[in-house]
Amino acid sequence: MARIPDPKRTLTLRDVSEASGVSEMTVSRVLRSRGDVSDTTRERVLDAARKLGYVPNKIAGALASQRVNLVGVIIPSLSNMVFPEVLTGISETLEDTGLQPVVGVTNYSPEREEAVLYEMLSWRPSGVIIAGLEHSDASQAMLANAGIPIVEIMDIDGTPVDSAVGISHRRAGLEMAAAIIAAGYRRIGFLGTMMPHDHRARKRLDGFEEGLAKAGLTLADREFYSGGSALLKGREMTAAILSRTPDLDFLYYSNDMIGAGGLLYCLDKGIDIPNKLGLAGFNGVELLDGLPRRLATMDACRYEIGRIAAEIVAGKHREGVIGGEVVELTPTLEPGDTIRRA
Amino acid sequence: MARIPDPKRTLTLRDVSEASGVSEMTVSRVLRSRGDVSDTTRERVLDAARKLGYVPNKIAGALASQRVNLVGVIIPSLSNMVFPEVLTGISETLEDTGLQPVVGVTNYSPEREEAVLYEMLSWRPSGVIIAGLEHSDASQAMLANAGIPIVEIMDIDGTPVDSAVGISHRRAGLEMAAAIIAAGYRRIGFLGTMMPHDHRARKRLDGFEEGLAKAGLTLADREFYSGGSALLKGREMTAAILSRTPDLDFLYYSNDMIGAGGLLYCLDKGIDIPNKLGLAGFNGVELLDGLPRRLATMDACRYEIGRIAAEIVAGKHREGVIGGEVVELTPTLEPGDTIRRA
DNA sequence: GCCAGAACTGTTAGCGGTAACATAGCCATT
DNA sequence: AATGGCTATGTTACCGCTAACAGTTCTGGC
Repeated sequence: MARIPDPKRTLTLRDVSEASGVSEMTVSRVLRSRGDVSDTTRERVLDAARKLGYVPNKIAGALASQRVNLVGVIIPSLSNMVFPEVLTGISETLEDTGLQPVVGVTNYSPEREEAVLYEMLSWRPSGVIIAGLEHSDASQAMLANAGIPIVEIMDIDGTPVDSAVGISHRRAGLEMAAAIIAAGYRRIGFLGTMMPHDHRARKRLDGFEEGLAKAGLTLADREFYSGGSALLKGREMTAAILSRTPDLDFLYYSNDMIGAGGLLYCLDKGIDIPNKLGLAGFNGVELLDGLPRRLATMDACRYEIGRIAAEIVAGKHREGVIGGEVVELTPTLEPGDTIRRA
Repeated sequence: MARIPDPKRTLTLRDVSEASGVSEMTVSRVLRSRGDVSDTTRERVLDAARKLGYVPNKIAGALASQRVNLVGVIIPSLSNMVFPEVLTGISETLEDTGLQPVVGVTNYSPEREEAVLYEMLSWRPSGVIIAGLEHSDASQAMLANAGIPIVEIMDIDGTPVDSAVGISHRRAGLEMAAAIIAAGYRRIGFLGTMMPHDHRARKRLDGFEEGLAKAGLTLADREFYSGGSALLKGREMTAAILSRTPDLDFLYYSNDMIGAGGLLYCLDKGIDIPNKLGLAGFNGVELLDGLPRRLATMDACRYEIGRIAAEIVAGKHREGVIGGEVVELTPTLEPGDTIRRA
């Protein structure tokens, strides 16, 4: 009596319905635990479904119910530790909402972002979480007209389409400058990425220079890179900037990875850290814990950003709020061992 | 005459059809570039679509056409550099096939894997790429009955459901043992993760011990960890194993990250690497380039694995093959500076 | 001028589910 | 016995789009 499923055709509700002798609607109800179904029927249906190896077709379900349990998450990169942690926050929070994150990566390209966003919206997700506030006009329009919750994350220096959760990178740069100056450093160099579309890094640098200006200082030198192993690049850039401008007494790196490379380089060369030369990075990556000295950094509240963004999309945050909301998180300076203590 | 789209209702083909004065079918043809449409009509339709900000509904499209341009990719983790590189290989290869990867993460949990797989299959993807050969019975059954190309990646020590692309981790361990013994080391310790479900790490260790046994040796000591910053754990474990068994002359780490931590620790302590103590890791992560010394490692062909897996799913690989195929890649030993040279 | 065939556009019938609304059976009330 | 209110199940009409087929007009060849 046991029916071996035909391997050629994929199963539908009808197959389960026939195998269990009830209507498709009842099967649907059982599989979604919705509505009243008698225990005996439920058992029979579940049995049949299991036996056949039935997997519901969410495409049909979504079309019929006009509900999709997907949340689009659009980020620039996966390779730099920072976004995986945001994703963790999102996933954990979404876990018990029935929502499912779907990730798209843009590689810091506005065109890719537009394409990824278009593709995602064409699946009619319940919400979108997207990194940054800067998007192409077309992307901006799509976000505004999507008719679903949109949360722009990481950054709040700008005008969000709907909601935003993040930190002020301008302010992060500003505060780092203040801390460095307070510690007595004066000849300060900057080392960063050469990515025209990394707006957050740019804003940090802007804020940093503004902070220096307040004290009547300007950047003594700067060095940019693109591509390659960040740790190695950190070494090379540090060597380059120090040979060009030997009297620098502080190096501000746009991220922890190149900062770590710089730190290793300086230790190799026997440079007196933090007395002769101070160092700082940005992000607070876990990696730093294993370094010979703790690099000064500022954490970007990545996990928290993911958590709150997911809450907003899931409608769990501030029930009352109608329109978009902006949540500003405040990063804390972790002085580590590479800035002179007051 | 310009119609502002009603922000409450989402647009359908019918809206574009009405705005451009042609049938829905013609609009559909224009937007998919399928079939013959006159230039003037095409222009009018595209214009209307753009003006309205229409985004096609792939849910409806997929249901009607029974075609979904999605490939499910199931991996255990995003946080350890190794899978992002596989994803890069997959994405780049899929780019010009019209297929789109959708990533699911299992955190090395078979239950999560089962849930993620079920969820993915319910969207009826065109194929599935999944890490590892070990799955729960239910997952195994789902994969076997899905009726789509399945590619199991990273590992080939076992029996694939359909196709497989990867390296032999057993052999990787075996060869590393041979190289270490050939370099004259005899008191060998192992440091690894305490993850019962990381089958590939286990197979490497099995192979490694087998290699030692061939030379009449056994592991002199071993140390396991779980959770936390891998770099820091590498330091701590190294300190622990060396204080417990001070006469070790080689440490084999199950991954590069803890290996790097160990290397930094040894350099801190002024231990003579590679003469008094040799070190080796596994994976060939880019990170290592920036370390003071290059850690010996074995690359896992991650990018290549992603590329080939994607080709198989896309049907671009070995046109003639009917059933599943197994592609074995061979990792190469990179001796770096932490193994004595012959 | 007629016809085959291409080029273009429209019509119809689903794809596999679910919302919304029947319907049927059963029990406790009145 | 009739009424009402459950619970348990079935029926019908779509969701938004596309495959398949059915026109219709436009070509060019003879």
